[in-house]
Amino acid sequence: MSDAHRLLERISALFRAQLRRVSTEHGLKLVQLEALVYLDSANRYSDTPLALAEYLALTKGTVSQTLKALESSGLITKTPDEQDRRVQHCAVTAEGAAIVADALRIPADDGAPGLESALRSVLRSLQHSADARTFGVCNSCLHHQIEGGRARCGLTGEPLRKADRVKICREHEPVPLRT
Amino acid sequence: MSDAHRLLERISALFRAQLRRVSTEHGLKLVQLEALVYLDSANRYSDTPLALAEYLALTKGTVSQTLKALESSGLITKTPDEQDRRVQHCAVTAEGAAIVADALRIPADDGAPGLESALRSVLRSLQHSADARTFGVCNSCLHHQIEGGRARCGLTGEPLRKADRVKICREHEPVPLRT
DNA sequence: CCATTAAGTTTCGAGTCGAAACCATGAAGA
DNA sequence: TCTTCATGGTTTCGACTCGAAACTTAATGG
Repeated sequence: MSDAHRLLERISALFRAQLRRVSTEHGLKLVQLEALVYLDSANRYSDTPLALAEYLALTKGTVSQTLKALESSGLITKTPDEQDRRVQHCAVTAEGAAIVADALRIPADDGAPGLESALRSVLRSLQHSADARTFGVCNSCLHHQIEGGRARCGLTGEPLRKADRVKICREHEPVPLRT
Repeated sequence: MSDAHRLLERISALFRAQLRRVSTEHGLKLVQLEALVYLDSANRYSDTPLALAEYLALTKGTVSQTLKALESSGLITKTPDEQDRRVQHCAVTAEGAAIVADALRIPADDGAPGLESALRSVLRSLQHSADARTFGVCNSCLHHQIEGGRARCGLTGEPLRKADRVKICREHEPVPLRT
């Protein structure tokens, strides 16, 4: 029964070992690469230092330093929010995106047909089991609403562009599983 | 197509966030906990500093320090190998094992019936796609042989106890997938 | 307004990280 | 056997990460 967690640990470790290799190739720290990958697929509610801190389970102080390093390397840019001047939106630059693409290129999605669906079901279970934030995409969110062909977030009330709906959101609330 | 890697990244991040929480609870660094988890399920060919370095994709120098810290905290013990006096076997103490158990307790393997098999198939694909070491268990290894009811490692020629066969081995070579 | 809360930054000390030098022990050849 | 080389680990060093806590600035709410 703790078998699932052992498996998870092994999968996680394998993947992370690869991430670590890529990060050192590009002269980055592992955390910096992870931050880059996250920001590259975070929607506008979730591209802030605090959201990243929650995602990585780090303190905001630590994240602040990591982002400072990434910014001075020209891999991200920070722009303050229009409504709330306290929050900073972090965007990945073209150079940063190139590194992300390199990190996520899968060496063999050849011999693995069922891999993606297997991964999806793993992720779904995990999101329901984790006590912490789920960080899912809008499409799988309880707050996601469609009215007359237009997508809307029921939490903020704002309309969602197509690009935002497939990105990670920190406010994500998983739809309850039917049993 | 890089979708699989994004999924993997998310799964990995979710799991790691939990590991990080547990590690800080116990006053450990993330890497220290990861090392502990690995050593707890590594067979006698694989419980050495070098094997751990390969598993985590870290340098042996770095790992040496991490292990020193763990040893002085009383979470592992190091004993030199009988045959080759250069290698050190690292064993997790009872206190260390307790932390591992805590880290791996899954908060809800309730609502997830297919989780384990899904994880297993993910791991299998990963092991075949990774260019690096696979770190599988003997049971799934090319070198694993059974002769007259007795298990043997075809690489070292040595007999395998039951306990060793379900542990992680650094010499693991995945059985080729039939297509 | 003033107090409170919230998002980020800064500072500091402990620890991680990789690179490189180093120390053993084992193996292979002359 | 005496070298020489390879291998498993440790040590040292400088750069960076980490969490905790103090701090800055901006929003919120009597």
